[in-house]
Amino acid sequence: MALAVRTQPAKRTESRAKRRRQLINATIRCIARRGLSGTTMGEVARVAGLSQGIVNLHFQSKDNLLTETLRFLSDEYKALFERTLAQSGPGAAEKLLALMQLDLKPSVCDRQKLAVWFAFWGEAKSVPTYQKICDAHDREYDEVMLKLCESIINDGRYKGVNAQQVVDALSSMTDGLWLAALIRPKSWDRHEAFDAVYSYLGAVFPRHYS
Amino acid sequence: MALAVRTQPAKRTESRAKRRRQLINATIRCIARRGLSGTTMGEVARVAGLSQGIVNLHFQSKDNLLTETLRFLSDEYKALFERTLAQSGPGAAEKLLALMQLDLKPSVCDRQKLAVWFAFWGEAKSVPTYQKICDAHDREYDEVMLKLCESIINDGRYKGVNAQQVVDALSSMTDGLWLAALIRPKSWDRHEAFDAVYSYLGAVFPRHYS
DNA sequence: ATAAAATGAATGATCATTCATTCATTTTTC
DNA sequence: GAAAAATGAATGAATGATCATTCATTTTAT
Repeated sequence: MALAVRTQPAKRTESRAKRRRQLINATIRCIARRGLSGTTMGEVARVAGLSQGIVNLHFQSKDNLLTETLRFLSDEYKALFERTLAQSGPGAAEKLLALMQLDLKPSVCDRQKLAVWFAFWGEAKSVPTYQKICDAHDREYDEVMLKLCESIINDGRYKGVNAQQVVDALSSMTDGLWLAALIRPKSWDRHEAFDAVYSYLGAVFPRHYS
Repeated sequence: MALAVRTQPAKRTESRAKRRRQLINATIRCIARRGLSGTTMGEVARVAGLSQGIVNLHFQSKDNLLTETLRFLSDEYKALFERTLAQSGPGAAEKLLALMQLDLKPSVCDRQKLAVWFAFWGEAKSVPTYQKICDAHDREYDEVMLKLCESIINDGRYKGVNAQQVVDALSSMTDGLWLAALIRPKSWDRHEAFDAVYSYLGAVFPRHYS
């Protein structure tokens, strides 16, 4: 990932939306590289190839830039999530599996992207806005997962299987696998991670996953 | 959690070890409250009820203070882990369960403490020292878990159960449950978290957990 | 008296924000 | 169509606040 590589002179002015997007992308890159502590407005500007003033022009403050960056991440994920649901097979089991696969997909479970997620989670307790955005994000995700699990339980007549528990276990597992990918990149393996998730699905819903 | 409440005048001088410990505790409190970005040497000194200079005297630099703080957390957890192993029943299944319970125990799975763990994880990619400490920590934990799982698999003659997979699933699950406790404190429930873990154990090792 | 712990102000660096100025584009006037 | 005026994007230096580190001095323990 080369920072601030510019192969040709950029247009000096650009639409507001494009500029904001450019600055958010630069922010993501800076956070991924330097963490939240090391992310400065100066560095965001440098990575974006723009001036420091324009960051403030578009986002008013550093706090707002970071908040908007987190919102962007959340919205981006949401779009992927919805597309995954729309494009997967019609059954609840297929959709659930597709969502698990989404979380471990190279473009989502990418170490740069994970570093950014964890950077915001790391500040969630001290910055209530981040916590709210993350909470809302999780909640949406979980509701869909819950419906899918309930559907599978009904379909497969699984007794003693609690849908909420399965959702808690699955979503925790993927978050934890993300952490492992971040902390232990050398020993982490995408397929093994998927196998761990799949083996859970197989254990809980043997008639749907085996 | 009252910061810097002093009910009586502290001794002006104190042993080196006690001072360092005091400063590390103050650091943990600051990180829990303000995050890593908001943790300053000035605030650590204030919370410890000491001068700014003494923080540098004992730790040389902010970076070193934070690194030592992470090491302290890791060592503290390790001591608890070993004590839990020593005090649990003799069987692998009992020990594994005890370790799962340790992770969800109020004194360990405490939102202040979690905030600090996540703060360091959030900077793991940008601060290689943090990553190394966390990686080593995880590795030790996982080795013990692996042996316990292998033992249970042998004892219960579980076919098609892969010990490494179970370890990956369990440790990810607890990390993810920690994240949920941090992001969603209002809806998070310790017993439900444990139930999710226990149901996984029951699904994978039905002859040992039910 | 000496050595070590501890203080807290000074220091220089860094940072987020501001703002005077420049630049590019659009609109208006002729 | 061309030139001038208006508008808004963009620049980057200035500014004041904040911060980590340093160090001269004070305090404490032996």
